[in-house]
Amino acid sequence: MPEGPSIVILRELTEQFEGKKVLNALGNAKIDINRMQGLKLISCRSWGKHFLLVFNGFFVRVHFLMFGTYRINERKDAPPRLALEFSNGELNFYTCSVKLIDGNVNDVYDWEKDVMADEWNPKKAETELMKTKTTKVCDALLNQEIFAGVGNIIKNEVLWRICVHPESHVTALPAKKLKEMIRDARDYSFLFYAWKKEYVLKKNWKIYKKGECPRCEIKTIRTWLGINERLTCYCPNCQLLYLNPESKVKSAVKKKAKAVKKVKRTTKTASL
DNA sequence: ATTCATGTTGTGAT
DNA sequence: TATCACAACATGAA
Repeated sequence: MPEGPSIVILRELTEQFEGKKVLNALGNAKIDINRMQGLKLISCRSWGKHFLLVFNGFFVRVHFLMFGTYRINERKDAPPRLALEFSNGELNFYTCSVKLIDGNVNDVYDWEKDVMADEWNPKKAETELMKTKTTKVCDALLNQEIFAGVGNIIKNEVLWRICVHPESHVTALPAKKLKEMIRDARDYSFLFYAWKKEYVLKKNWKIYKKGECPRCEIKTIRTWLGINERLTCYCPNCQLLYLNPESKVKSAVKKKAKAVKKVKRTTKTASL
């Protein structure tokens, strides 16, 4: 459920309730659920992985974390965290994080940071990325303050698509490659979105949880990298490691270890 | 049956 | 004060 594109799909599915009055609101969320009772739902929006129910003067933020789910016009056999009834149907959320936030969504969210938004601003992302020092690309892509909506699958797929090793330093990437990463974070998110809607997302994974690199036809690396040690899958052959000068010594050591393995380098074939 | 993963926040230790 | 590590949340696919 959780990555940005999935939330955009949810937003589309909830358009039917925009402008409708909340006839009943219930659930085990630790917010004042009664506040929504009888109010008109102004709009349903999304920002990154956040799903937003906008009311006059406040909004409710739903975050699905790892296991959150929803049902529209049907119910699960589990207590809803939040359930909203309208004249034309109902919206049910389960095992998610729910927050009620006073104020206007536009004062809280910077739409330019949402990779799926019309307002997405790649220049802003670039500026933020340039400010980093030793940040690895695997962490940068998951940073919601820069790439709101990008999740672990998108991270892995983007890095494979642009042939960048997940432990590369952001600031060691050639300018062109950095721009490519920023562009692909958005481009791939839209592919994810389209595939998800067609129920063919998994089928289209190229590296995430794949045993072999589709380009090099060699065994992939499956490991846990980055600040939060997230599952990271990559090809040790075609995904190049870019390191900051300070780390060049380290890099040489790694290279030597790798040379022993003597991986046959093949030419790039796929052009996605 | 057991393990682990599309994620983030809060808490308490350092 | 800031940073860090880890617990907590809790479902369902493999």
